[in-house]
Amino acid sequence: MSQITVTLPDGSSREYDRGTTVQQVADAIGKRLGQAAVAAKVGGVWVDLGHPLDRDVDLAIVTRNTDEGREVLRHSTAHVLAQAVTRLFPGAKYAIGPAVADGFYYDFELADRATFSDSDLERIEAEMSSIIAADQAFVRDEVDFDTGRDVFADQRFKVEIIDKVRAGAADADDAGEVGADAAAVSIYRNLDADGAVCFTDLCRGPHVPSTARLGAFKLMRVAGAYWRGDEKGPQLQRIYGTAWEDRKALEEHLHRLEEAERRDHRRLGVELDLFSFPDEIGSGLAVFHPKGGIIRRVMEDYSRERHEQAGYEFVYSPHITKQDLFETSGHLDWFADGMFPPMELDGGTDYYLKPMNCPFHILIFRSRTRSYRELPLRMFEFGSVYRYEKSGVVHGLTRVRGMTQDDAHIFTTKENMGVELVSLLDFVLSLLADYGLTDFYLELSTKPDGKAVGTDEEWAEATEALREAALTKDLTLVLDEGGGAFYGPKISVQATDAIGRTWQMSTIQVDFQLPQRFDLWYTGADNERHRPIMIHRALFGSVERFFGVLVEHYAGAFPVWLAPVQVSVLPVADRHDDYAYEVAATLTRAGRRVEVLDGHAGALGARIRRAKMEKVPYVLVVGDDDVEHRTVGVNARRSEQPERGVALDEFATRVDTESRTRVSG
RNA sequence: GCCGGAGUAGCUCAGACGGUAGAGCAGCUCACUCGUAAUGAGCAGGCCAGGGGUUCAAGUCCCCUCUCCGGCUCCA
Repeated sequence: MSQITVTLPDGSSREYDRGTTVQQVADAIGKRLGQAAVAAKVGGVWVDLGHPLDRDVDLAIVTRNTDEGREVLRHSTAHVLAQAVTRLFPGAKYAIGPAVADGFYYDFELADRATFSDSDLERIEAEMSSIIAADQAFVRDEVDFDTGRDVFADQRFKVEIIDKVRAGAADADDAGEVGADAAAVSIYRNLDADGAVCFTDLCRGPHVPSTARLGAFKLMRVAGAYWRGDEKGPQLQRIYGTAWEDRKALEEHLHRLEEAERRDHRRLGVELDLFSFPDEIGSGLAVFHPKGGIIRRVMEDYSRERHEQAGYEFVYSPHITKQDLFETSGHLDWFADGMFPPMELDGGTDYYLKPMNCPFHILIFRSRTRSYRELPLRMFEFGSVYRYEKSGVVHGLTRVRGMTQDDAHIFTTKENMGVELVSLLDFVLSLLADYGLTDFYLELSTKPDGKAVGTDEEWAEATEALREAALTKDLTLVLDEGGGAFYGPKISVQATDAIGRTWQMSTIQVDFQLPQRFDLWYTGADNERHRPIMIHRALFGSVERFFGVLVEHYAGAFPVWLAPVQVSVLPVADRHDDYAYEVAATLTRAGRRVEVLDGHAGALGARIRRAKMEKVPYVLVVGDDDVEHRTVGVNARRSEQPERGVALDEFATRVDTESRTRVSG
């Protein structure tokens, strides 16, 4: 028998008999590797562990405790889920079941339009456990299209996928199931100990060799989902689960979820008394309470300051306007679904709540003739807009029906557009960093399919200008095909928060359309009329969303400059009250936000606890020694150990510096 | 908008079978005067989301609406 050479990722190579399987190689390298293996890559191509090696190859064995290994575990666990559901729910059709971040899901259509309820999850989990205990083998096979159709004769979704692949119309989802370039479809069967087929799925693989090799899993929730994501298509029942290499990793994941829940801005909003959504007002419409109001005001004040320095001029516009304005702008043609219905006034004139600020700023531009000398003209407004979001999408402060955008429109010459975009991106990233967000990537959204105004050439030019600006930054740029607004492409800045979630923050859009629709022009140096272009941009996106993101990013523990209460002063006993109020007055004069918690709020320990729970950055305890020496005891939020005997002046200076430099955390 | 779940005191939650609502924390009062994460006692607090129905009787059962939660679709 001839030998083949297997080269491993570390560059070492080994000789094996031709026909040796990947599993055998793994076992030969080490017993533990053999057990930890879930799949492998041969020359970069995924294979199962049972794959025989018939020539010299580069081999990477994928183990269960890596991202790729977990993906295999999750995908294989999804198959077990589907098998369990088909066992428990006769007639169930299974659609697709991929691995996703941290887990997997599988979509089903149940007989008689039945639905899953939460209590079904336990039964299904138990069934899955018994399947795993039965140690079923995963066995790959390739069949031609007609055979595939026969195999899945009673599975309409699988048949649809096969037909689509055959017609060469497979999209990414289908490719995940069968491999887009396959002349045949690949299927996986689960076989029990007797070799009987328990379950068959259309699937590209790879999979673990048998269910015994799966790790720890948990079904998380049931949800509705549309077949192929089409809201006009059939609605399927989706089950989400999570799966990990072992029980410990699963527990850690569940713990992380609890952590995320603890910093949920909706929860902290109540606990810290920042904002609320009274039912009496309506869904998606927030009120900010005094403490949230302080944070918001400080956020906005600093933004104004920075905008002023960056050459923006401040404008104001009303919340409602006559219909004609949004007809000219195109909003009623393209954005009507997102607008509140009109109110009829003045004997038949329809007025609309504004969903965007741009037409108003345009009218300001057009209020008189403009010279090239005025450009770029940057108009800024904290503009409140109202959008009729569908009832199911409203979500805390991050998706609301009434919001305030830190909106600006830059009117500039086409020639200057590139320069302006680059400096704008610098401005955006620098401002976000001051609020504590420093981890970004960029997304470029292009012309939406069918829902856009303007020619392809104009779109291409605008898109290219954005791309070029984006490329000057040392950041990842991802493409969002068809994700632009109806009037132009956009770059959005996606920020990653303290626990790794990404949020869409700033958007920058180039617009050739609205200047045309409103017939904007300026007089050039050549004394001719020229069309300006517009850049729409919002840095926070919406103040509400940005607020919500910051709450979660800081887990409610705002840095000093944003904290609603920066310092709590706690007199040890009644006889220290006068001094405590004097300390508070001194700090207040120095610009601090201070509260005094005296004996009415309970014993000293209880008051400290209370201030800590409210995440106040500095708790000052003052007693006899402090009165005598004009000092304070400093219990900083970030430190374990309180300091005693700090001079009041010194403390005031320290906090003032921290506040002015906007130290994060 | 669609699928699933839920709405009881400011917050977190109890309330088998239908018999008319309870706790902890927060709040208020009093006592305590305390040196770094919960002093004690007392008081007050609810149209059980809203509306309709079944019933002698509804927080509990049925229907509708609203709101929230988890997803899908959409999006700042």
